[in-house]
Amino acid sequence: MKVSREQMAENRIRILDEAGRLFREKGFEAVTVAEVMKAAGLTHGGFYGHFASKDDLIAHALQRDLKASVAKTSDFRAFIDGYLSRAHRDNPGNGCPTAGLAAETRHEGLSARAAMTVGLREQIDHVSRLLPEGNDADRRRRAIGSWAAMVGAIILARAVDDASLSDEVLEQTRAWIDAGLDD
Amino acid sequence: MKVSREQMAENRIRILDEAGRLFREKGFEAVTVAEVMKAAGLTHGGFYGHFASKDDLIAHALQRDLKASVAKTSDFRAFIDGYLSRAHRDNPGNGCPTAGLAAETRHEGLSARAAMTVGLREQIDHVSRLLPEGNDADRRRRAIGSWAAMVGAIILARAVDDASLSDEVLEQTRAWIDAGLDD
DNA sequence: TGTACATCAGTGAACGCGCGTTCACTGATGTAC
DNA sequence: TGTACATCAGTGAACGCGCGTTCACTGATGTAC
Repeated sequence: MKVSREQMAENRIRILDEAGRLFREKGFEAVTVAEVMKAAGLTHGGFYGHFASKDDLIAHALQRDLKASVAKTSDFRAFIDGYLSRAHRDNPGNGCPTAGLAAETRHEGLSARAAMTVGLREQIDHVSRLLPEGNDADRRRRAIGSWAAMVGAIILARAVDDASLSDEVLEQTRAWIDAGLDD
Repeated sequence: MKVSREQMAENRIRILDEAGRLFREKGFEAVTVAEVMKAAGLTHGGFYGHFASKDDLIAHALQRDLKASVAKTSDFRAFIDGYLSRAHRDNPGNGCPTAGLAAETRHEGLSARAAMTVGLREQIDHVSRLLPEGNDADRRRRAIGSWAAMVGAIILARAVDDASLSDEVLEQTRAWIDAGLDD
């Protein structure tokens, strides 16, 4: 059942989108190739016509998701509020791939790590640009520090099974970053 | 080949120690029961005399490691410097279980998540106590914010394959936390 | 424009491997007397 | 204190399952004429 070239390109993108969502939800290892293909409306056998291996899929999906995630907001405070929200914490599948996958990327192949490196660099640059005041070095320091705190807070808030502790981590980290911006 | 009661207790502790080290190095899923038992100098068949399942081992090892990791330092600045060091980044097996495993804990069973909850609460309390100034609410906010930033920074620094970017994340996060403490 | 045919995206059964787990067995421990 | 025996921690082969990957096949696409 051959398929048109446009259809095939669409299929590839759907595979990448579903893979990205599933990876963020469940982690790289817990998601199977068959599961990704099923989510994309295909059968598992066709997978290797699109990607060389599961590792290859991981690298491409991560690259795509990281690029798409470099914040859509242009207001830093709104960005923080959305990032450190319960909605973001509770929906990793639609959320930031760095928060969902950076820790696991350490155990993945070279190309996945390379994608994460590019993604982090772009994210830092983007946050720097959002920051209103200060010289370049100052803005870069605050971009890196606040980004580390945001990613760490979401990871901690998701790891914990006590709702009030989890909420507190989000709220207090937001307050701490806010305070740190006017130093 | 039965073994004395003391020997068995020692074996259990050795299994937990090796499991903790391997989990922090490679993640929960990449470590096999057989690998843990071999590292502890035993064969895999005996594992189920000590633990009900791999999940059970994960929960117990995490609990033990988190308790042991609640900082040995009593000086906050020395604690930050050691935590955000290259040595810590490059030796996850001897490092902080929160930085190594918090993100994966989200995908683990109830008892592992419960252990992480207790561990996070104790870590926040401990960092609060280390902080020199301010009222309780203030110290708690700074403890949570700086802890999120430290954990996030180590995770990002480990995820990236560019040494200078990785170093920069550690250094700038340290500078950002230092600045945030005197606000 | 229409037709014949080569291409090749997708299908689904099958393979091989590794892992968590089980189990019959071994032999040192530790207890009853 | 010494002996006989029940206990049970540890061994290593085996099981079953799921996963990544392969492959012979199908039938729509798209090209050559």
